[in-house]
Amino acid sequence: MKLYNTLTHDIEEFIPFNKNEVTLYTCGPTVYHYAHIGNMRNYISEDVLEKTLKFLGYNVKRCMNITDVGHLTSDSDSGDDKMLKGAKREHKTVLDIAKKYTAAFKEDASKLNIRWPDIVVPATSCINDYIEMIKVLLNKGYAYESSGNIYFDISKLTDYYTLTNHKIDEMVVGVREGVLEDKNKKNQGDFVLWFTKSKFADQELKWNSPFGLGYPGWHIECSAISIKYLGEYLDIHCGGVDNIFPHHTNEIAQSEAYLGHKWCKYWFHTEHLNDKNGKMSKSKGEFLTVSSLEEKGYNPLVFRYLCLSSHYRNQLVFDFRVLDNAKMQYSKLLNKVKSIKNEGDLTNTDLYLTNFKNALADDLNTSLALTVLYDVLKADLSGKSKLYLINEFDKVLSLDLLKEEVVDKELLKYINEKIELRKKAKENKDYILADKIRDELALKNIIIKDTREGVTFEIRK
RNA sequence: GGGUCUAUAGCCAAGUGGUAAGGCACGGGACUGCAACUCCCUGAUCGUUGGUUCAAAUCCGACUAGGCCCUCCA
Repeated sequence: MKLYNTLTHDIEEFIPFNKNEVTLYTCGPTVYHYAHIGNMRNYISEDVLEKTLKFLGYNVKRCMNITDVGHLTSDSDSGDDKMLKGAKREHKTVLDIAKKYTAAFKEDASKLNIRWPDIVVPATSCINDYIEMIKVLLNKGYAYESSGNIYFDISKLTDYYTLTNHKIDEMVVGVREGVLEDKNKKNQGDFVLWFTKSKFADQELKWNSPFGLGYPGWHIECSAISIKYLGEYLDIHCGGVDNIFPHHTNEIAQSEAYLGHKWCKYWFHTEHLNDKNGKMSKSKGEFLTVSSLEEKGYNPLVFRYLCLSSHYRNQLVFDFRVLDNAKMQYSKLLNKVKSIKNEGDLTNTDLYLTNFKNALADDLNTSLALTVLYDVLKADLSGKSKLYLINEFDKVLSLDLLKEEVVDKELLKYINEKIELRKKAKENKDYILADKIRDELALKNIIIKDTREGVTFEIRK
């Protein structure tokens, strides 16, 4: 399999440390609010990555953190804590907020057919591990104390900006509005490992440590959790492109300083879902969530289809016209699949299976993988063979292509009665009544289809 | 200012040197009482501009436009 590696800025052949098991780490959500669909695009890409690796025969062990503490809106001891902000907004405790939004995130992921990772770790469950790691960093001379906080000293590294090719003198401090320079740092790029002092005295969650009562910096959690659950050698680390700097840069710094050897081999980053004004964010523009798409009448899998039809390293501009297009495509796709009859013999399907695998193995070319699916639909194959292939493909695509719709018995009875009434009306050439029945059902998202084989219906989501 | 990515038909997009896949929309046709569904037909010389080559969307340079990052972010 070929994968783009942010570390080398190149597409490389994927060779895991251990032949038998691939370790995959995902930067999880900060659970202070609902995830917007831009966030979810990233988790869809990672889901496709995990499922592709499995489809290609790898065993995958995947871990994801849940950030429920210590994620500041600024790293310079001046901003608010995201979790605390969420708690204040809703007049709840930080833990209640974490619980609520973790559950919401899990539900959104499930609606998008994103497999929940094997190991999901709340940041607050590993405080001792951070403390141990920080102790080692202090002992090795990579960290120092200043005005109560523990900082990582980036001047101890020869290649801190390994992911980005940044040069320290050309970096601009405080480009973004509201970022203040922390005067306690030795180097402008140093970052906090442990806070004991901060401007918000009412921080709810604090722990005792050799460095004083406080809480961990944001970056340390991913390093510690990953090493704890996936070991000293990590194959793939995932996240959105915005995490490349500083978060992932800092993770490499900490982890390799702590371990004393190279840590993660491949860095996988998903591009942003933008809107007309640029990057989607929770603070500006329309805050679109999976639920809000549902409220507007879109099946969440339409969004998944949209993501799959583009490449994970391409920015995608979200617009409802774009989503409508995807909705139409997805609906037609399902109709085509539904019309396939399970008959004939299972013939040789290797060609299509190979094409599908090759597309995905080429840095997750999901768009091309979908094309292979369309090739199968048009192919001169038995229905049985087609259904076999579609079932295989859907292990990665996860678009519920073959999911049988369960229709409520009462509803089914009601629909069949209406269909029968309409049939009679048509026989009597009472087209006004026939159309009225059709419109009534349509209002309930039940679409009548007059096919050669008879009348069927589709329940549109 | 520095870094980084992108630019193919109305939209989503494939394509990694040999004369532009696929899907959706639009338009035309078949089917239909009329529709929807389904089926058939129909569209681009690849941001601009130099260069390398027998041959470039594909390689190199310049330019233009846009996104993202430079201590909140997926």
